[in-house]
Amino acid sequence: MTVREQAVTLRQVASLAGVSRQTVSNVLNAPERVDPDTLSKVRAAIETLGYQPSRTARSLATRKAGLVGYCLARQPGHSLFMDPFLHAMTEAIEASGRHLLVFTAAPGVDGLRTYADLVAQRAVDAFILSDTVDDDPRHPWLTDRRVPFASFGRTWPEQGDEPGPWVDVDGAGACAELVSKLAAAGHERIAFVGWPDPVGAGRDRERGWRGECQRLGLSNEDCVALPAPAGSMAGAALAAGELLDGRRPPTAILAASDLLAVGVLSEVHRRGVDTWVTGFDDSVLASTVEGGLTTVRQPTDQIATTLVGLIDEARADRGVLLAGEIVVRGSARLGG
Amino acid sequence: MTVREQAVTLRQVASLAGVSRQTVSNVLNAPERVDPDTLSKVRAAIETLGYQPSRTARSLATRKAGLVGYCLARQPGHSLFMDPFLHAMTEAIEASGRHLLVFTAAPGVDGLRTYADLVAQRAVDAFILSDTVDDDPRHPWLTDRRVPFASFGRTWPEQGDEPGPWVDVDGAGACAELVSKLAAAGHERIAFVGWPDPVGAGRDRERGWRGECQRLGLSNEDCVALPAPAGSMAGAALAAGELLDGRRPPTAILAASDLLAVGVLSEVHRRGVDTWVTGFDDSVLASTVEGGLTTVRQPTDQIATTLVGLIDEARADRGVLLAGEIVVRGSARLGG
DNA sequence: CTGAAAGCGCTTACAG
DNA sequence: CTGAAAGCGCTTACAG
Repeated sequence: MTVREQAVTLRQVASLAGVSRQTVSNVLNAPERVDPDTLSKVRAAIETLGYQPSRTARSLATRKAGLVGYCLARQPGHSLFMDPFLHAMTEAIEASGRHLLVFTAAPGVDGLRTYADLVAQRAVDAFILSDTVDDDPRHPWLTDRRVPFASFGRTWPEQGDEPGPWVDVDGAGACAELVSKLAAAGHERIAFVGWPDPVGAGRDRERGWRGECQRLGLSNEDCVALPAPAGSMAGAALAAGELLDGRRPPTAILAASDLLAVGVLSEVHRRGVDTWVTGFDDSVLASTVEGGLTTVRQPTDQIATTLVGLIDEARADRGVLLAGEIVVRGSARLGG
Repeated sequence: MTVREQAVTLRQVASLAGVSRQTVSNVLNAPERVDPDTLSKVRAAIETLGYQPSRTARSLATRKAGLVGYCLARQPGHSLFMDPFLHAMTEAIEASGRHLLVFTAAPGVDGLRTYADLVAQRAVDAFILSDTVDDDPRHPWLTDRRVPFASFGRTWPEQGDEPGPWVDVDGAGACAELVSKLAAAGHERIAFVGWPDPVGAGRDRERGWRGECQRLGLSNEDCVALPAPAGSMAGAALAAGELLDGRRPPTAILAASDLLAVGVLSEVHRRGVDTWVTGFDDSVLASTVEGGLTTVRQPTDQIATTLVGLIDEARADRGVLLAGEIVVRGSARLGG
């Protein structure tokens, strides 16, 4: 184990400045109630020594870890959106004077054990939740124990309200808007390729698509939804093939994610048809694809800062729905 | 601020078990030197109370934060590989009884400030470094201050040895192997598409490609390297176009990353030629691309556990070079 | 405005 | 094998 030089402590600052340790602490935590002269004297000492209070000592005294926990989900491909989100989340937490502690946990109820340990050890003050699932067990568990948290994504409970504060992007709204613009561009047969057994967000997006198709009076036969087997790109290509083989092939296909959209697009390219395709997330894939993928950007920074704000509020019943932003590229040349 | 129920402390365990607090501490930290009867008595108390020691209190006493710092780089697309790496890293750190604290920092020398703060506040015991650049300032800075760290990636110093322990994947070796297999499959004109102003890893990969081409006696004119403008997919497609427009177009193209490979591949598809293409990283993109992308998998878990091991060792002069694994898919049907 | 006292919840030698 | 003492480096009321 490497030897580290002794760190500077409050005691040394006090002795250098010729004041008590308590006064140094006041300079740090309540400068308004210390004499201006003392203040500058102490601050000079802090400066020369390069003093910074020990996080752990402070934590022990204040009973706040200064850390927020965030569980990394293991979902390949999925990282496409979550990595930028994590970055934004980290910055937002830092802006609040805390740091983010990341951890891994088993999926579902088993994973609660990890949350319980973190709470029991007082390793974190709160949690940020993402990758929420329907009736996610974490939310009520944390609420019951009065552990502060904020969720990115709703849990779509069978009954009752969302258990705890949440932020989400209005997937239904964004997909409805896509349909509306597609229709304005002359499309009448608009299909949807989603996940098999769609989770909350997937269902929400599909709901928005279907709702707008109906509102516009498009025929049900012309607006069909198909799941992409395995939720994979290849699966999406298969689904697209099936749609295009139909008697009334769609002229536009909404995909529930960029990854699925790329699968759909590859099938469209293969056939050389002019079907318009849209994705969701504005991940690297969207700019990666030949011609570019029209997609929905999630306001990452805004999501992150809103989440951090919700953590610190007493009210556990707040939910914030943010709008997604349609980003137009080559795969669907949507107008204003 | 939400009210949290009072956590269980060592004191309560001691009183329930009818022993001193010190003995409870011994049960936790040196069970071998406590009487078996006392042991089970105390353990029973721990069990009933669901006691877990406070991380901060323990940290203060042991002078170890129990946290390892890791800086999230902001590089779009790049997340393709780094997200799985972060997950593996988190698990490896957890296996060692610590947690990962993630943070953001300005690039280059300015970012050192953030490292300095974390050290001054004793918020972390060590750092894991990634996204290393040539002559990365962080490594010597940490070494000088005797802050333990381990680096994923070399810093390729102008002179002297690597400053501090590192783990890296042998990019040169993997690319040489690709060339060798390509040649065995009959290819004689093997080009390379890399980054403009390649960083250490990019140069390393290119070096491996060139070395093997020369070793096999392939003509220099047939083995040309071209940078992808902007390091983008579109840039890679341009570079591929230029290569294919040459008088002696390559029959195989190595790309320095999956992202570049996808760009190359799109151009190859567009022209309908049968040029073989390989990537690097085995990211989601590799399975995303039509037909699949032949690429090099980095042994993520092994990298992570090796890094954690290096953190805890006193010797600062160790380096570990791991082999990449060639994953064959449709874009280059390489044999055994 | 400033300092002496107590305490946050542990661990680390050190007596017994 | 077990416990009393001291200490980790802060903050929080509370006197003065």
